Amino acid sequence: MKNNRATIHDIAKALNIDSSTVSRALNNSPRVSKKTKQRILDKAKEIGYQRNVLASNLRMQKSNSIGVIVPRISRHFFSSVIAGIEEQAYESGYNVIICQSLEQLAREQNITETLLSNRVDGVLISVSMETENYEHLLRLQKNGIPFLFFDRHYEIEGISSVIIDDYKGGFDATEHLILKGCKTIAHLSGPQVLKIYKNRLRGYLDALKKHNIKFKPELVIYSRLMEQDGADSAKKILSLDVEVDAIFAANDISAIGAIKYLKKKSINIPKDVKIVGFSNEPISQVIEPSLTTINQPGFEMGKKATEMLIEKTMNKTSVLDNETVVLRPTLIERASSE
Amino acid sequence: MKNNRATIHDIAKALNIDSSTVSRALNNSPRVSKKTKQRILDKAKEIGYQRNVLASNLRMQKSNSIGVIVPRISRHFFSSVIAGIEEQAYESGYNVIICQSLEQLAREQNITETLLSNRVDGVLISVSMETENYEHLLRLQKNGIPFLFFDRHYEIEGISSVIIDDYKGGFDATEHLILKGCKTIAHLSGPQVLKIYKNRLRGYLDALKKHNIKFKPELVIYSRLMEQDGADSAKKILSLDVEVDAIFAANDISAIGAIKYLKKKSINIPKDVKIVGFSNEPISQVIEPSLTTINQPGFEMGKKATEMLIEKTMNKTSVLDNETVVLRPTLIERASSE
DNA sequence: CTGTTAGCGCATTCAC
DNA sequence: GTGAATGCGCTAACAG
Repeated sequence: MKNNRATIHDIAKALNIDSSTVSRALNNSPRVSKKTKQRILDKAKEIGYQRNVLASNLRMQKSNSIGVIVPRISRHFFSSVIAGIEEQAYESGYNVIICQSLEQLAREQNITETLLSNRVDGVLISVSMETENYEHLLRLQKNGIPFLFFDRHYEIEGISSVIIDDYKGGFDATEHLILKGCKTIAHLSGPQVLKIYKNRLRGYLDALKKHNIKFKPELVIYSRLMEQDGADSAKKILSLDVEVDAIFAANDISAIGAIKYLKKKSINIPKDVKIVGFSNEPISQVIEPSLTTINQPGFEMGKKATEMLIEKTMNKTSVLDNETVVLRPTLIERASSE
Repeated sequence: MKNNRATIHDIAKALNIDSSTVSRALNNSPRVSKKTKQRILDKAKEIGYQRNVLASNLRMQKSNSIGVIVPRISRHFFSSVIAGIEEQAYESGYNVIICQSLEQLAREQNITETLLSNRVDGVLISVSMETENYEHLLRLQKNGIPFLFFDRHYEIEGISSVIIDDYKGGFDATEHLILKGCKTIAHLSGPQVLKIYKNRLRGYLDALKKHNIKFKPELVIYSRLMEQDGADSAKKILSLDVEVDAIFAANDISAIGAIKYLKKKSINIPKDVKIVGFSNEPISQVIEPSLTTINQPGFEMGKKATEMLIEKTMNKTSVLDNETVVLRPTLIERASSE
């Protein structure tokens, strides 16, 4: 099939004017008379003209799209963030290219190159659990492509982030359990290279300290927080000498794994063990009617991050800022079903 | 910041050869000697060359990307499909542009135009609930852009689809409830313009017929199947003269809405009312340990659809096929917690 | 095997 | 206000 789509030349020829005038008119330049502008617009509609964004992009040296790198799309938190990103980008006329690292550093590096080649105007990223160095991200910076972290971030000079107040979330979750009367609270934590897990752990520790509960290192179990890890951690917890009466899980997936395991062992949740997980809607709402969760505002995060990125893209002057926006998680307590 | 990225001309100049040779080498053409190819590759790496995909795209008249239109990314079913799409596209070197219709026809039309302007090589779409005509989709076809339905589809001559066997799902769900001893089974259905809801309803009806249960029209409640609709439907069900002992919900969100409402009314699930919903992991796994669900293979659907689309894009000859791939849903019964 | 030439479609500078 | 000319960076005939 031939590519016979109309170009600005076609409409110029039909009107006996130059294509440059057509181009100007289509871009609503003030330097075209109202009359010709109207003629051009009419003709364009008549012959079904459509701007060739590819050509425009080449000429403008920008793709009018932003790249998004997330560990995994099907994680509800990330898909919520993406929904927010898409919403904001759509309003500003940007396309969004979504990529998944699948928690693999190699893939993340690969994706970064692809996005570079595609001349995206900016990148939003939540790093993989494997990501321990960020040279590939600095390559973006070197090429003048602004990027922004959301959720899982590093502190890099000159790079902004939109994050959740993880410390507060960890603190609130733990204190909530303490106020419920729990004494021995285990914590499922993630790779400590990621600030989010470090901060949630800090919150946990400080809440214990505030309430004069002695910290027992064996109660903190580190893993990659996949569902199986949650189950494994629950198993490990059961094998401890001390009797654990609550768990604070640093994400929802591991909480689910733990819950399933405990249920299989006929351990009553939340009667015997209370659980709080970082999570967001709708899983957390229904997983356990009585399950308290630390809700992460994913959609808002996506919108905010995109807004900041686009502003940066437009307004290249302020590239070297270092703004960290902290969104507040909320503790959501469900009606107990006991 | 200037755009000083290296081009093929830069590396041609440095090596005193022509840029076309460089282009060929970079595309691994067999018509370049091994030696020069190596020299070029080395030089390219040395000066940090990166193909300008924008220029390449313009020249090739294709964007090397496929557009995806879904009602809403944050719905787990769709994010699973997208994960599958992304996976397959990534392997084939395609980019994926994700767009959400948010169940609005106007937005869907708008998106279609954008994708057209972006010269995507193909489109995968699951239509919105509002979509009653598909002229905008035919525009794709007219412009030689192949598209493919997944899940929510229409039957259009020459257009392929990848769908779930909804009839079977509806039948299995209903029969399952009947075999559990339920006599009065309500059904939450969606807009009948969508085949998927029609087919699920047909399955429901046929299962009733097979087991000699008289169909009561008032037991089928039509809505847009949002969470609130589920709650409203549950309320309506409770107000009926007949006593309903089971619900078959045509999607998971409405099932959740119904469950929440019933719980608030202290109605025991699944003891008093049994519920089966079309759904997929992980919500369905945990929402009610005893809840049976009709599992939809989202990831596989995404992979399959993308595979078919890409094949179509490559192999333009067979554009006018009309292949419908039907994936089988599985009924997943959880251990009862009664 | 390599060079020459000629665009892809658009936006912009410079004339007038 | 409009036209002419130029090039973004790459690829693909066509020669040799």
